Amino acid sequence: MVKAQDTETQILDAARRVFIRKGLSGARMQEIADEAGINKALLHYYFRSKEKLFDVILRETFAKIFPSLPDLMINPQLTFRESLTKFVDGYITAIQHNPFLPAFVINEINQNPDKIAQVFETIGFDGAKIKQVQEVLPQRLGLSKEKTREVIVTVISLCVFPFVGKPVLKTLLFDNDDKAFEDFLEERKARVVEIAMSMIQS
Amino acid sequence: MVKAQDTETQILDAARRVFIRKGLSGARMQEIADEAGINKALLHYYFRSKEKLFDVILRETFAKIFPSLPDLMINPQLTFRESLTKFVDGYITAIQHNPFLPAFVINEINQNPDKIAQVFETIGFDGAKIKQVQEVLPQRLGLSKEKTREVIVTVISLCVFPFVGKPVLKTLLFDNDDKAFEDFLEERKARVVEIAMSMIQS
DNA sequence: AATTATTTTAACCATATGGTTAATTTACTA
DNA sequence: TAGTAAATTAACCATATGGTTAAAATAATT
Repeated sequence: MVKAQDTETQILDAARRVFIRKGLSGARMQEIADEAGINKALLHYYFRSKEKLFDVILRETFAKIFPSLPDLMINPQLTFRESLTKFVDGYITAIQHNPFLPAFVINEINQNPDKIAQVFETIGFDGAKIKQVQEVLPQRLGLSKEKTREVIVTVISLCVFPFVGKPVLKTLLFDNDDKAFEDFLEERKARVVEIAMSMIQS
Repeated sequence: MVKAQDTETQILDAARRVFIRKGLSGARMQEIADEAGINKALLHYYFRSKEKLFDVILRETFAKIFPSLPDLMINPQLTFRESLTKFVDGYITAIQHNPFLPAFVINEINQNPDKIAQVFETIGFDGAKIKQVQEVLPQRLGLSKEKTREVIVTVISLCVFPFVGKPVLKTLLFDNDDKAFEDFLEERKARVVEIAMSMIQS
């Protein structure tokens, strides 16, 4: 029979897929068990409850998604344009490989905003680091704190929204042509950088 | 006792609140009944099933959210800048009054993309109208079909994302200060127009 | 090999949940 | 006002669901 380590990984892989596809309330422990190829009771043996298992996935997801922003943005080795290009490119590419992540995060975080604090702390994204970014970034951009926020919100909006709005956008603007939409996302990488840079110069 | 019309309205009001707050899978018929102040069986008396009731709310929500875009954008009485200003302002204001709508729509539509077609048809948002917008708008902007799409996606992204990303943005950039975030959204209205206009000129 | 600890499962359990039904109440009508 | 139709409810029902338990299978230890 399979080793423990493998079983745990199997469970996490299955849980990740199911939770991200269906969300916390939509996911079923039985479905996770089936997809992991194990008995439902084993889920509870490894992770005490649905909530506990979900929390593991949520933290893991946050850890994958969020740290890239500050780590990149305040790297003094690069010009800001280089940082931005790298971030936008890496971010959109990452989501392309995991297109359901944004909708998942948006939904669960709006459903339970109080979880943000603990989840952020778990991934080492504490008050200190947040403050650091809030201070270093305006300096790099030569902009006020307020203007800097506008740039950040703009960049993130432009990177993330197309994915969560995909079904609607595809219908309205792309005649449901998947290929056309993928091409659009690819071109967007450069476009987003331009839009953000133009905000900085003006 | 209350009149039938009122009961139906009571149910729809409650269903709207609960579904938009919790989503389809998170909502409970009992909760809707409680919030409407009636017996659970009455829900099934008026709307045969949870899905049916949900569909009514989803269509209604789409009808409220989507038609504004084409109706405004192709109005020949206004300059494009005026159309845009009116749209962005109206849109953000509308969401401010209903801040959970975007996350709700995003989640349900990603959960069940095949519903888009029927829902769009229900609200008179058919292929013809979509085609009309796709043709008229590029002319108004003097841009290619592709560039026009970029402008539209940008505008919608910038209007909608701050609301669905609010919990995270507030934590990362606004020190969880609600007032600061509301002020930001207010200023954004003008800002979004500027960003979009600058895309058109260049 | 015998014993002990760990992993896995089958069978349950309690409760939640969407939905139904038959009876009761209210509104309408002749 | 009696009688009929519509609205409303209390009590159920079947199933889904998260979770538990005791036994079986496997692995580790002596």
